[in-house]
Amino acid sequence: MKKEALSSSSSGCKTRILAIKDTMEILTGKWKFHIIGSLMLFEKLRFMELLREVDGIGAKMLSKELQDLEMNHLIRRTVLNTKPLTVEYELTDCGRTLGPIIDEIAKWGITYRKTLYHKSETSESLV
Amino acid sequence: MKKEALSSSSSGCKTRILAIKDTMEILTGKWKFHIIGSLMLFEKLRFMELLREVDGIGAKMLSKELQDLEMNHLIRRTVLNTKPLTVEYELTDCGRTLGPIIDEIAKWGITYRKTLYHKSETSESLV
DNA sequence: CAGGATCCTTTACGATACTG
DNA sequence: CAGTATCGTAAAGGATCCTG
Repeated sequence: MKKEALSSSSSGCKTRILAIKDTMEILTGKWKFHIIGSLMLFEKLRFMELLREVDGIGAKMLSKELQDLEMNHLIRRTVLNTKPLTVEYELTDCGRTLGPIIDEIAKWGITYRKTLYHKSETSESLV
Repeated sequence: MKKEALSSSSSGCKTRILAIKDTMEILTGKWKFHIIGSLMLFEKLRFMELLREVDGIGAKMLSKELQDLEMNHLIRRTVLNTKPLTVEYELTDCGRTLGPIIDEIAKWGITYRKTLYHKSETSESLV
């Protein structure tokens, strides 16, 4: 993968566009927002709990997404010395700063279903 | 792809999580937010302009993403009867309701670079 | 100019099994 | 329980050529 210093901004008005690109590079994939949203709601979750909570995800994907998020300092992974071992995941302070984004996305999702989805209910446009 | 009536909500507190899932299903991929962000800034853009604006995207992907967005009524495609023909893309009213999300994402991206990126500058964590 | 057709490579994602 | 290994499919992404 190429990487050009996380889009070194240029024309100023492009800063905004590049910021969007940066953010989305970190939050890429079907699952990241969903995982973060769950952790925002439940504070701490273990692997199996996340597996149930983030519905549809498989163990491999979850594992990989959690590693991505941890590398970007958005979540913290804590191994508890229990037997058999358990692991807790929680948002870091930085992860919590995603709150406003998650809020807007959730808000829009709710509205979208109400105002727009019925328009294409009979078509396949949302599939 | 399966589809279960766009996650018919259940326990109430899960509405929020499911709304996130719904939204992200419509806005999947690396490019959608980027495209919408560009259209939000420039009002109207032609295919070639988008190709330049959404940096890194190829013609095939752009074409496909634009179709997705149009199917979901987020953008409008207008063919102008010029010669050679030109096409304009712009946000619909519904597309414009994504404004707050885009704003938060852009805002976070700017902050993220300032506060967090330098922490992992020497590692590969963002690659 | 706006894109579709084709071909090919690389990730993303998923199901099943297996280990500390 | 918390994952990794392995295998396989489906999309993403790129290059080149082609058409209205």
